[in-house]
Amino acid sequence: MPLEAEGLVRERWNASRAFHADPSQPGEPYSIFIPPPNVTAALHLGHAFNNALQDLLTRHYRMKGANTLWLPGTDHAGIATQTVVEKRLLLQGKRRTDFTREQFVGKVQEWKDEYEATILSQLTAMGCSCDFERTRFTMDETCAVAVRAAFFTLFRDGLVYRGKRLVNWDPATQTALSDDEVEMEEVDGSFWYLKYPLSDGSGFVTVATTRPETMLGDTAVGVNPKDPRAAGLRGKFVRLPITDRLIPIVEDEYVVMPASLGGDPLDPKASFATGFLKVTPAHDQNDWDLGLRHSLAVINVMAPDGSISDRHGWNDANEAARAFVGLSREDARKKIVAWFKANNLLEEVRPYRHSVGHSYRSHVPVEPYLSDQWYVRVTDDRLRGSALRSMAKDQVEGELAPDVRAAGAMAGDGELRFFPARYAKNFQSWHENIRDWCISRQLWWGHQIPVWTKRADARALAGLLGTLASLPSSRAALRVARVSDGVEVAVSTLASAVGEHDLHVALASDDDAATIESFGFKRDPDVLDTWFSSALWPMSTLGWPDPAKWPEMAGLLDRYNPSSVLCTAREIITLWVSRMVMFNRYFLGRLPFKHVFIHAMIQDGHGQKMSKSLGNGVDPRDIIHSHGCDAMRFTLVSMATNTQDVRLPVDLVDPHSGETFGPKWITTSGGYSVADAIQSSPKDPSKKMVSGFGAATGVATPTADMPLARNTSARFDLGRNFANKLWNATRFALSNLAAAAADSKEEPLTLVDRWMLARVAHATQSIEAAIADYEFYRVAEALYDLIWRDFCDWYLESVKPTIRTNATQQRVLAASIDAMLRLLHPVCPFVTETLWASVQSLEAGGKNSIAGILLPPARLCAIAAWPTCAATLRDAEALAQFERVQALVDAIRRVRGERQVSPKRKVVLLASDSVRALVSSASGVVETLAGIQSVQSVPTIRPSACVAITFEGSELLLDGLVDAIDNVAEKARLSALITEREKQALGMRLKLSNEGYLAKAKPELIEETRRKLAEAEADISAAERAFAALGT
RNA sequence: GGGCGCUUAGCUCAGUUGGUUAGAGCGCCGCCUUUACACGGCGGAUGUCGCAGGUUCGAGUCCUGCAGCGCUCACCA
Repeated sequence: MPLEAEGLVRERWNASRAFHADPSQPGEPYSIFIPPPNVTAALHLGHAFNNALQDLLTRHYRMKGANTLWLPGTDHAGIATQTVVEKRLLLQGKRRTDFTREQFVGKVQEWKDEYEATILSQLTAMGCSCDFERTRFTMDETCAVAVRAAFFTLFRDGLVYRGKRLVNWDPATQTALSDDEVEMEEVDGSFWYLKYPLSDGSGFVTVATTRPETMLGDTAVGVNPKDPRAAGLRGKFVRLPITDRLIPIVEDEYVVMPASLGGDPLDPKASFATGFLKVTPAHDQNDWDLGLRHSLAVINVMAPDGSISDRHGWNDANEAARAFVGLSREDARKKIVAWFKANNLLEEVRPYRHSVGHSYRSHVPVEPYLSDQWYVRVTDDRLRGSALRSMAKDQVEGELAPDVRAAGAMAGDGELRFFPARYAKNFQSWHENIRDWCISRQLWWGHQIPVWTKRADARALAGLLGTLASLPSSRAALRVARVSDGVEVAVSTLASAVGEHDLHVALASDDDAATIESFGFKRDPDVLDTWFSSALWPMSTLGWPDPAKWPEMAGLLDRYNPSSVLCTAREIITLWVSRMVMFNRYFLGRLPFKHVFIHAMIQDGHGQKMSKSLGNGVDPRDIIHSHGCDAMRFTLVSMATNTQDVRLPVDLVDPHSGETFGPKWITTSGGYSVADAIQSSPKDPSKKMVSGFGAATGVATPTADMPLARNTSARFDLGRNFANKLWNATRFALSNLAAAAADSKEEPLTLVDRWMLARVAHATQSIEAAIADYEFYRVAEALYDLIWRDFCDWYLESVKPTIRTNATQQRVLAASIDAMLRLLHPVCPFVTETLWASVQSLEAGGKNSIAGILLPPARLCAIAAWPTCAATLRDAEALAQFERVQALVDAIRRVRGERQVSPKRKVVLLASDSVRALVSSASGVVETLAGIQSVQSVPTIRPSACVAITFEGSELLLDGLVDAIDNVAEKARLSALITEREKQALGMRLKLSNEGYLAKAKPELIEETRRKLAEAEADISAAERAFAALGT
């Protein structure tokens, strides 16, 4: 189908507003929120896959009569988008800080506008039946209002707090990174065993470390209380080398004992641990946690650029230690090791290979760095516990912890279900091990945190409280933290507190900002983690918290939240699914969706994830260009299996010649296989083009002479061929109906008619079951079998001689086409909608009316009713009988094929009574399909030029198949047949002589084996008779 | 290291609670330009189901171990 046709169809859909959700209309609500794509780049095939499945669901349930809403939109993707814009500015030699915040945000906004438009046009091109009138962006006013309300509520309820914690710090770009921006890389390092002297001179303890430079910030040495040496060291101190710092020995279960002293031999740490752990709370997450348990001092010995510094929390640096100040992390490590060696305190060095987090932006090792951040207390039962309680009972592994179970019941408990079920475990273990969520980001692009802070002496701040009291609690919420250690204190104790404190004021709206700022409060410059706004997506898009404020959103929130299903990929379970569940339940008291469907990932032909930075992602518009949208969608749906990820071998299309070719592959320094940046035209090597990798990495820039090459993949031929087949078959069928004889008669349904209707009913049921199970490849399979195999190969071919005169058959044909278009529509909306106009004329005249199948007329296929088939339509007898017909036709065709007999050549079939009865019951179908001129009984004297085959244990003869029998070839064919059947018979005889089988297998199964054996034996003897008849 | 998957025809993938001759599409081979479709029709060939054990009358399917691949969480003792 040409591309222009897709455009025409889209125009008809738009004109009818068929996809606009109206909550006041009847119907069970069926809603889906699109996982909003990042505005960092255009969509690739992974998105096309995700959206094809959502559209399939939406269109299916719309046709089933549901009141559907598929809400589209995009995500501002804070870090990612800011980064791409900064990179682009860098090409012009500019930095973010060369602009004001407003100017910079304006530049990001421009980028966002461009890519949002691209993404929405891609969704349209893919035929997505979204309600585009309700398109949202996570920084829209409606979303901003929701973010503000959610933050304020959480802050007021004590679920947001300011914390001094370790973050992933990139010392090169000097910004915090989220966990998913940290890449683990294998690094060859060492274990250094450092001797720390006890302060009483009674000896040493030895610690093992891979980061000796952090010892400058050590504030304790840990030992496991079960360690036999622990008792003797109790209360003792270590004199930390270089710094001379006196640090305690603390006992903590966390410390791993060496295997030699009773440590768990299965714990790899036990093999290289000494049992003594250097504790550096400011530079290691686990040490930080340990430090909290033992109230240890926190000494940060680094500057934000990663160099050793005594100006960021290190106050006791002596002269010896100062020798290291100013050194980079790397240099400090060398010098410290050298110092220990020179002082005879280096016990041992062992090589060690381990993973170290690196910044994906600068590729330097990430530093756990102490800083003040805002956190959501997701460990609170109101969030974490609530999420766990929402899980479907049968999907919970083991039992939920008693404290989680004990909490109060709530709507949606036990109703969240994962498809495939195994992903529930992922969700569960994430929540069981969850840590508080750091939500502040040192960025400019995003929702700015609505907290204003004033730092001052406690008493001075207490004096402000009276003034602030003029702001009602619905508009402002207060929290106080002690500056020295970041610990939060109650507002009421401020008056009696001493020292510097931070008074944080969260405002419900900016209306009070000026007031607050006049008191000297400053707004936090940081923005919220992108997932904070994403977590509110199913609410913010429908007008929460104040739907009355947006007239066009009236009724949406109550009708479409909870939504029906969330469709996404598995890496999103923790990042997004979890947070939506926690927030929706906390703010609205119900689930954001009932089902979570996790689909596979589309990888490139080398098994690599499609990624923007690698440039190995394929633009769906390229595939639409090469194969058409329906072809792309059908193929994607057929790839939606739920066991493994899908590999998609990718080719290039030469822009000079239009030819498809396999590109030249190279291996990047990171070990990835990608299409070389510049490729030569296969027709004319002097002509060049740029690959997606070249464009994405900036290695090559497309020009008029050297254009960007489109991608394609032969995998989509499946869908293209299928759509083409349907197109031709429908046109052929319609032309036959149009040419029907005026005196066509109503006749009883023939076997093949009954069979075709039964197949339609069967396919309808299979498709519904597959969709209910979210097993989409079964949908494609059922459609392929119905349309290509059943309808085209068997039905159409069977009715060719009779269709123009049999009025009943004409109605069966019309009903079949009508039903097939409806069934296929959710997968291939364009071709079905295009063909729909012709089908409508059949509906109008009742020319498709068949008892047992409901196909009410409709203006558009997109809003036509899903077929309803009565149970009587599933004619089991017709199915079984036609299967025999098919087997008979196959058997005759096979011998025709083997003998290479022209299809034009008609033969006479000589057969037993039962076979002749079968042929006659099929009303001419066997004759049509197998090229049979006439059917006769087997004469007592076998005609000389007959070819023999076996069928259901009897011998069939084909007369006139060949001019002369080739005895040698015939004997070879028959003996091959006998050998094959003998082999099968042997297996069955073996089975039936096995006493265990006879004693334990199901009786029906044994009976079946006996029947099959008898048939095989009958076939063998029939073949042997034929063999004998050939003489010598 | 923990968890979850995966390993089936040359390629990309199915294979429901163990059951008889393990499937599909592409590719390959032969025939057919038969009046819907060559993006087609008819026929055909191709599998020690990753490896090694075990349970069972019977294992691609269940169990154990091993190898390889992928994802994910953790990991700077």
